[in-house]
Amino acid sequence: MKPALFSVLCEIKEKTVLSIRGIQEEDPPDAQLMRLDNMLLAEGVSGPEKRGRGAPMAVAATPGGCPNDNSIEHSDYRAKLSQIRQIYHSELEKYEQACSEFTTHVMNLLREQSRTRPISPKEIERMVNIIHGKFSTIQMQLKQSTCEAVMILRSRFLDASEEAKEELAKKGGITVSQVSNWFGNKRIRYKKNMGKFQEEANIYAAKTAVDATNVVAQGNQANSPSTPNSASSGSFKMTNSGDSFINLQSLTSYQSSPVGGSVQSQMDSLHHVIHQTGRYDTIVGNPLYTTQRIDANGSWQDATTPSSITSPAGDPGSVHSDASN
DNA sequence: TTTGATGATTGCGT
DNA sequence: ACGCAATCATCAAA
Repeated sequence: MKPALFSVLCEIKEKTVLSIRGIQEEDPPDAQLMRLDNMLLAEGVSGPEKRGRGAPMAVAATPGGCPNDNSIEHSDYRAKLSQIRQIYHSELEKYEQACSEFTTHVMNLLREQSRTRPISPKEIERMVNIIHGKFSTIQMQLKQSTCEAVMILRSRFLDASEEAKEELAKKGGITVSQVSNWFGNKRIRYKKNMGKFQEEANIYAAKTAVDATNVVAQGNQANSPSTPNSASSGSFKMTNSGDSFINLQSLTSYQSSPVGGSVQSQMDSLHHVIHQTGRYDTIVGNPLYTTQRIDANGSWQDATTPSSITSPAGDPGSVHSDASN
């Protein structure tokens, strides 16, 4: 009965998440980022394109031997997931490009400054590290938003209709109310976990912002007060806006929890860095930095099927945490 | 024994 | 009727 529900809901995750563990694409600076990366990998958003990964989640409603009666929805799900995937990669690329451009910009400014004052390689390195740190944080927001979008999308397709519940109940040999309980518990617990995660992320962001500000403050002491504001250094232009987040949200009509404060602190410290190197006005107001859009929509309002839908979650024998943990 | 995860129940608001 | 949030009971792992 419960194990049956598992096999219906979770079999794929067992094969994927477990095998994915420990295979991060990059070297995650902290556990949260690692979790997000794992989730994105498990959902088939990041990592190599695998046909059939991610999409099977939708098929989970009619698994094994039951060739889809809802193939339309499934292809729809696949299409939307693919859209999310596209947006994610496009945004990620933009961020990386922006990071590299901005780093170059700052390096140029420093080079100019080096004509009027000595600039140590250490100082340059410190600047670059700060910038990269900030962009990493922004990337983390992107990853988080993407994870949430996938969760919502899934919930739309899995939890949207009574038929799906009945199907699940039938397949699992349990009652519809048990399925409802399962989803209900998952929703509330996922939300709670996300809340916790958000808190941690805020603390982390605040801490890095303070660190960066301190570093910059030190740098300012060393800096000449008359920083050359040359035309040649010009203004730093971001090449994109990151507006795709709106698309991500419109995909799922998702409204996430507010975390703007932490992001704002990232921006503030970034501004510090920019200011130190000469100009910051051009970056202010750039859509890329108005990351509040990611999260300025208020609170959760809709069902969010947790990633653990695909993980061993109900079996008393194989209790495990959500992938969102 | 404690802790964490999970399923189920209950009360409340819409 | 439905979903949400709080809570309880149970089980397994630490």
